[in-house]
Amino acid sequence: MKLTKPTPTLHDVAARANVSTATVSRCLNLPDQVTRRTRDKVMQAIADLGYAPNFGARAMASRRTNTIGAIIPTMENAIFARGLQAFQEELRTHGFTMLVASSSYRPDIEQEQIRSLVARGADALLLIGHERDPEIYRFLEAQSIPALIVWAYDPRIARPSVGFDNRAAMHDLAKEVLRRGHRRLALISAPVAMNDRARERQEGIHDAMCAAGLDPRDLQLVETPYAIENGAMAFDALMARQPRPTAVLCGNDVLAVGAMRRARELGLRVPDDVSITGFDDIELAQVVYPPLATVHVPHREMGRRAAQTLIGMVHGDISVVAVDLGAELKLRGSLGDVPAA
Amino acid sequence: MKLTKPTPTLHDVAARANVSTATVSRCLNLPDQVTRRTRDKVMQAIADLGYAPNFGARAMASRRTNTIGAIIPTMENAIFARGLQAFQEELRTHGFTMLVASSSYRPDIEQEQIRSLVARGADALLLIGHERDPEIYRFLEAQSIPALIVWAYDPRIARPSVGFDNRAAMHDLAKEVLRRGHRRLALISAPVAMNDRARERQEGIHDAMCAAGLDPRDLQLVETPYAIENGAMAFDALMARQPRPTAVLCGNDVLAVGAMRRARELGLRVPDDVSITGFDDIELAQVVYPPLATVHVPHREMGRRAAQTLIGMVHGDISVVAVDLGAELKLRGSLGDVPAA
DNA sequence: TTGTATGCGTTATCAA
DNA sequence: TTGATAACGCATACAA
Repeated sequence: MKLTKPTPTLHDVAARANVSTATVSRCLNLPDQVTRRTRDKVMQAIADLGYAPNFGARAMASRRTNTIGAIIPTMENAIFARGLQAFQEELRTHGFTMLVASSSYRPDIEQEQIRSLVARGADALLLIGHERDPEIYRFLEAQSIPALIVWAYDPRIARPSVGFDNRAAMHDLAKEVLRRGHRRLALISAPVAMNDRARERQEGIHDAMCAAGLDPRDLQLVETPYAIENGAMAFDALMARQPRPTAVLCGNDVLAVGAMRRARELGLRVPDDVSITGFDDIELAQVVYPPLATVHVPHREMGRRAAQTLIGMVHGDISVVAVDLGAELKLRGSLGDVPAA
Repeated sequence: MKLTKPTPTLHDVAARANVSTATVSRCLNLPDQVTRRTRDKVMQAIADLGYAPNFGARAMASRRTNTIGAIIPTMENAIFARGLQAFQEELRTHGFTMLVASSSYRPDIEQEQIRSLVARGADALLLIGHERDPEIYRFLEAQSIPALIVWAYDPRIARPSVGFDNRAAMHDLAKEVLRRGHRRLALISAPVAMNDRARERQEGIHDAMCAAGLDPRDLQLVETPYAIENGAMAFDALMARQPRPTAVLCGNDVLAVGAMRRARELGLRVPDDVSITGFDDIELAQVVYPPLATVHVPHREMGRRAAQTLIGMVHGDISVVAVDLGAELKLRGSLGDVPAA
């Protein structure tokens, strides 16, 4: 039978160092308000006991946590990884800690995670995209937890955000595809329900088609969750249709890479037989051959700016609005001219 | 000037519902010990106020959190993503929550995060690999926080773990490479300092070389952090050496994919001119062409088992030891016979 | 079934 | 410079 040795508390440290708990607390938080001698004694006791302050108690007493929560749709692929890394680094330099959770693209789980992070004392939240149950925004309002939206830019929405215009970016890409002579376009998209980024990207293509005198309803569409294998299967489905699209635009690089793999397996040459494009410009885009034409998202810049903005908001900055970082076309080998009929 | 509206507490809810705080607490934790009528009243008040229980206070009062922390070396690539996903899912089904942190492969940051997660009330910890400052293990011991190691199997180490034998797996792969006639081997490895997985993989190659009558010192070695670009640069360096290796083994798939990209850029055919292998079998491995020969790591199984084991440990199960899940060779197109001289 | 009262580990105010 | 002590928000043993 094992006696569970209780984890040491401030009180234990104080006892061992023959000082009051207040002094121990000061050693940790305001070290120069305490004598060198006492401090050494206390630090030694802390080391001996392997003491670590209880975060919950500290948060409760001091009423802040210096913690910012981030909820991303997925960790399974690298889409959000780079931006999150930059976010965390910037946070660290300002003495803040990041708490991450992933929602698997499920609104119900995201809501649960938001509540969980708030309950854990997050001083503020980073969220992807605007669209979610209004009740969540009311909740955050009621808790007075500042929230910042990234990966989207929509000046019509009066909510702090740092991102880029998904619709405009995809519009630019589609325009280039059309300029290359393609007329039969297809889109492999993430499910658009509760995903404003996916929907806006789709609308961007519609815009370009309209501008070129095409009927947006002729866009061949497959919706499927972000995963390489799904991209492959969707590509299969599209290639089985008549007439075959000559350009397959994808909602992100992960789907596009799946499409490219399947193209190779089907014996189709990219871009000679069919062009394929992505969105995001993650590392994957340059690992495949030919390299993937895509839209470059300013991952790191977005992460850094988000951290700075959020810290400002925690400190009461109320002047925050929507910031557009822009996204830039990366034209690479996977996009070519329309094949001769 | 903005009046900061205080976030609602149990007390506020109780007041609004005309009940005691104890009743509100019961509604949340033991719903069937309370009348339907009272419960409705309370729930309404909770909804009206947007109340969320304070995690820290709850943890302090109840002395448990149902939270398990996980610290992974990186989120930048997908190496740990799949396993972590499975880990989280399994945890969820048992009512536990996961807290993730990433250490950027830096021992000092990992240590900081271990303390941070413990301070946040993690009931237990998931860690990658055995090797770290012994002081950390003493700290966890002092705090009586159970820790489980994954991604490694070493029966000589008396510490709970769920993993596989990195050395044996890499040995098997190297043996196959040698069987194919290769004699000039190279290894692109992650830095082995404080990384037992990387070191064991390297030793696995040594083992195979010795068994084949080769001198392990002839293994051409480049150490570089896990990143696609680094794999490419390391490959460059290796191809510049005389004599050139005919097989480049890589410490993981990320490095291998970088090497493959550079091979193509150098005009080298894989595997006709040079063979390349990876380790981990992440999705990336089948996105490149030719598909990457690698070692399949049981990501999901490891994640699931880790969750179950850790929950057992939280509940006081003391019988946990080292579990070997095995890892399996995936021979694919990037590995071929040695080119004719 | 509901309410009262106490303690959880820390910070911060106020005295000493 | 240090020490008592009152919050902080919640769970729970006990009383009603």
